[in-house]
Amino acid sequence: MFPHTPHPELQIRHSQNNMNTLLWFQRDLRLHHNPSLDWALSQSKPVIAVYIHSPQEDAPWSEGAASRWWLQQSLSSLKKDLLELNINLHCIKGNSVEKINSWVNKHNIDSVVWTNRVEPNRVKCENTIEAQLNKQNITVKRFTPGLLPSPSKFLTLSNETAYRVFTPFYRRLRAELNFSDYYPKSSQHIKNTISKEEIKLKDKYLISNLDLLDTHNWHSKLNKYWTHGEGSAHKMLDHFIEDKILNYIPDRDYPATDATSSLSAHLHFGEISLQQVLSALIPLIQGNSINHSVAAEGFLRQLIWREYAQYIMYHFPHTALKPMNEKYKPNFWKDDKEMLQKWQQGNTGITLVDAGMKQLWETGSMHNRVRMLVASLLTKNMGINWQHGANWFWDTLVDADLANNSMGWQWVAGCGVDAAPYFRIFNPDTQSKKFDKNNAYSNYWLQPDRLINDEIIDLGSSRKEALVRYKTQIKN
DNA sequence: TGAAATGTTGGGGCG
DNA sequence: ACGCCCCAACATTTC
Repeated sequence: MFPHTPHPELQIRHSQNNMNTLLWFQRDLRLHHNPSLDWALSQSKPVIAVYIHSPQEDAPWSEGAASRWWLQQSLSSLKKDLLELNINLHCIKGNSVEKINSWVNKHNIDSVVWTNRVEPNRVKCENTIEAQLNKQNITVKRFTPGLLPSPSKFLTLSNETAYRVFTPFYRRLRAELNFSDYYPKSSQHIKNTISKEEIKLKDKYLISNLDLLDTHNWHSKLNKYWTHGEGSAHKMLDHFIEDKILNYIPDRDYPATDATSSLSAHLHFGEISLQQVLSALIPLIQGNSINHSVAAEGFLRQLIWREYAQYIMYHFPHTALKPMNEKYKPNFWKDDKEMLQKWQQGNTGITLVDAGMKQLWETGSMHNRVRMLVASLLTKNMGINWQHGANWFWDTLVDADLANNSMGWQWVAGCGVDAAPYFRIFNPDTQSKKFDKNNAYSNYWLQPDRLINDEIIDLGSSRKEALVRYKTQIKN
């Protein structure tokens, strides 16, 4: 090296003067165990944080009404929490490809970090952004969320293709989980140094600019059912681990009980990470109580279903809009708008189905067993395209998640990965007798003076018709 | 993570 | 005592 050439590292340091790191929040709306945040703060440069709401890019899967309501609350919570670290969260509405590019150029940014998503539109945008940034010699750092190091590298051992069946996927992932990794409930952070840029930016990019809330105020009733943000997510988890998990296995199928974790929306928005939940389960799995360990394993298996849905969405992006099994063309399904509407409004006359649809409308959520049976009624008995059901759930569920939604609906409709066999058709009356014996759930969600309409569909004959339809389809 | 149809078994009533 | 029928309870098969 020539004596007067500065050491390369010094050169870099020098060029970093006045430069900032852009931290792009997506579905990781938390401070603790957030690798992107940790990385950003470790760069010894001021951090500029953004959230970008991109309904156009995400179409037709831009967030539904219930989801936007949750997002609004979750962002306020994050924004407040971030202030403790001297980080302002700037909320921007627009296409992420353009916005990242313009922010990088306007605000002296030389590195960008984010946590990946798996939705096809998002993957496309993220890859475009990365390519653009690489061209401009901007450092790009991306993290993969969840328990899998990388979905692209997790393939079947026999022929190195993506797992299409849950159980082998589950066994492998479960076996490879490293219980000595610990993901802290709370992380120690160094505080951000506020950049000169922040003065220009201050208070211009408010959450309200995102226009997340519908003007007709449907969402206001949701307030009484949910709390948001990282703190709430951990409270829910603690409550589940301490008070509920022992009843999880025996009670989780009974919709009148409060036996499930209710973490789905928190997990979807990344208010809490899957690894943090795993960390809370590990002591139970490894402890002396067989009951605790069985319960924790059972719950973990359900969490791995989430991971599997993400994995499938990554490997088979077309499943957001088309069935995994492409035999099921649009013309396989019936087009019955009237039936669809009665289903949506909970006016089928079938008690447990109507109760579920009311719970959904009222709270933005529905017990999982009831989700399965209302979906079975729509797709199998009514023969209506699963996508109509998926759209309705997408707009009304606070935990709407493209990967889980697409997989779940196709599973029930019998056209997805590892799908329920075509002949598995739920009888909502039988399900009611089994899982809501005393009608505690139905009575809770249905008005006592509700006119008991006749059931709009004959369960027996529609079942038989569905069997014929599917059987014919499989032959062809 | 289903339901219905069909098959099997065994106990009890009864001629 | 025996055979017969009925039927509940459970098991297996089928869609």
